Amino acid sequence: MPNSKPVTMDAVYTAPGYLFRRMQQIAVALFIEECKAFDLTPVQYAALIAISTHPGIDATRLSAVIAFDRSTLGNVIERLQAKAFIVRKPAPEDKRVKLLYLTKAGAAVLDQIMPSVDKAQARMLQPLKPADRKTLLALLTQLVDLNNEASRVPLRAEDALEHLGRST
Amino acid sequence: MPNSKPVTMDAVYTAPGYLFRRMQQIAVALFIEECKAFDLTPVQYAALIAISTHPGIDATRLSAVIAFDRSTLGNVIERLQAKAFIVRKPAPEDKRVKLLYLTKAGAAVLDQIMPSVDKAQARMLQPLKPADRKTLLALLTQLVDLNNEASRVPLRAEDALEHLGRST
DNA sequence: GCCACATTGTCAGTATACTGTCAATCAATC
DNA sequence: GATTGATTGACAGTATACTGACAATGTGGC
Repeated sequence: MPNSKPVTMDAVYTAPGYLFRRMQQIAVALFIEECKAFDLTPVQYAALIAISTHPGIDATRLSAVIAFDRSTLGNVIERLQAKAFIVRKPAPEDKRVKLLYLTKAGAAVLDQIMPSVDKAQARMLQPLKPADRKTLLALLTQLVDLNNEASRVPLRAEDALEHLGRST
Repeated sequence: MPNSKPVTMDAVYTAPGYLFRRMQQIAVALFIEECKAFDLTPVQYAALIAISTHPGIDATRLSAVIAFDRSTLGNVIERLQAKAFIVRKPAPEDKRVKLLYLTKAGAAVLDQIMPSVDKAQARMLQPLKPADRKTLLALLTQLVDLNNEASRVPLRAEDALEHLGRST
């Protein structure tokens, strides 16, 4: 049964989905602004961190660790490889998979970009009072976790990698 | 000065930017799931609402009202036109602009999709306790508003349209 | 050893997002 | 009324995101 109330822009402005979209755009804009010297996007940064933490991870498992789509990740990996931040080596025991490793340049950029990333992350929440930042972050963390299965690519953290016998 | 602490995935998982991205992806997934019968994306829905609220708006002002990039919006408008949900008429007094109007089909789909949109929006926050939903929404609204200028395409609500003399 | 099934990386197709550029047009000034 | 400058819509280029499909490969059951 369709509604018949007069439609106002509040139908958009107060919708959580709209607010999440706007906030994501703001977050990306701040990240790019703070990190433009390093030529890394937020997604590329997350992928680099994950490869640094899990050397020799393959693309499928990488997508599970950062909860990004596998298809999308293919292009991201290509770009990181083109910038010589990572290398891909064929897995000896499985001809399908290609293992990902940080290069020296990749490790260096990761080391150097950290302060800028931190600054960008801080700026996102800056307008709120410190107590409110904590509250928002806690609720958001909780919400993302509880909605994990609703996402197309649910997060499967380190646990999902155990059967590889390759970690740490 | 680069840091030297051991890098863990927490550098990603606890970053607000990462959480906003994840939540946005979850929000889109839920919207698409609930509204798949109507063949409308979240962005297309927001554009339709804005055109419904501001009949005869042009693309540039539409981008300001929903805070979406002007270039992106061009394609969105094309798709809405292809679905016959809107029409574009050349402005008589300015040969550059094309005015946007809802069609009957556009008005109908907007009327019918509302319950599904509401359901999707509700599902996003469902995992939280009711009090926490309110808190999160309030903080998020506040944060998006205070960060408005940090966004590449700041929101310029109805006020920005007054000089058109066309509103209401 | 073979066959059904799953997995991996890749690709094509669609839809946001943003940058930068451009021609057409309009407005404002002289 | 011609020039300057701004605005509008369009376009090309890059980077996420997701869907669905595919060949190559791996794994189990038999």
